[in-house]
Amino acid sequence: MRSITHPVAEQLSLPGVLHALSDPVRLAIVGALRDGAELPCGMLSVPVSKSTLSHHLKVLRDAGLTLTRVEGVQRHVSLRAEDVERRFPGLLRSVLPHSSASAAA
Amino acid sequence: MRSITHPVAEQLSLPGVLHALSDPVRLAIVGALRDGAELPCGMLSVPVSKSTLSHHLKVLRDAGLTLTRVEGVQRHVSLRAEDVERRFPGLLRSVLPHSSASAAA
DNA sequence: ATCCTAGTTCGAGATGCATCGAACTACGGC
DNA sequence: GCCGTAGTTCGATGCATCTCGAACTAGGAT
Repeated sequence: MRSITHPVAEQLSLPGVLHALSDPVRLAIVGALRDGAELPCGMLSVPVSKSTLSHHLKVLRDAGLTLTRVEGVQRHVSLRAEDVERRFPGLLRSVLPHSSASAAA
Repeated sequence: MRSITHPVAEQLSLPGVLHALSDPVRLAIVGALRDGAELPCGMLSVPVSKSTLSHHLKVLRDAGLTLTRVEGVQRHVSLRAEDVERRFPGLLRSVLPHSSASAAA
């Protein structure tokens, strides 16, 4: 297993972030992580196989939207709400309407 | 040439809109249309061929982001800022930061 | 050591997308 | 009618993406 890498906030590109958010599965994942929730991959209830979920989480991570933290045998995923808000103010809020999007944190 | 159709505001899907916005060329087009500008296709200075531009405009139109109005021999394109704002409040503003995005119109 | 659980990586298949040039349509002017 | 301009549609090409199952890795429990 290769080490997990995250782009720095300044590297986030708007097309990249929008593309990452343009898939229903990934949008559901981001929705499950609103309000600062941190969940292990397995707690994300999306209707895809384990390998597909792993792929989507990599896309979100590479786009700079999520942070993956290793804890024992599992990986905890959370939204990089602050970084995204700093780069693209208001974006998370507009994409996750029924939530504070933790953007003010 | 088939007749030009536009989806009604209620049909706009968030993944669809985000996907339409996730291409740099289309993002540039939307940027050129901010603040209520209405331009003929040819006035959009993007570095792609005519057929590719036509394709991108169709993607934006089908996603519900733009309105195409026929006037003589040319097609005038404009942002459906009000409709998008009603469906996804704040989205245009966050994607077109250096502009009012005409969303309050 | 053995096993289980959690998740990643590796092909592979099917689909979608961006791009182009060429052919086409439609309107306006001469 | 004839031509030019504006834009669309039609393949075709090459690349990206979504999806899966199978094989793999790594940590924890027994």
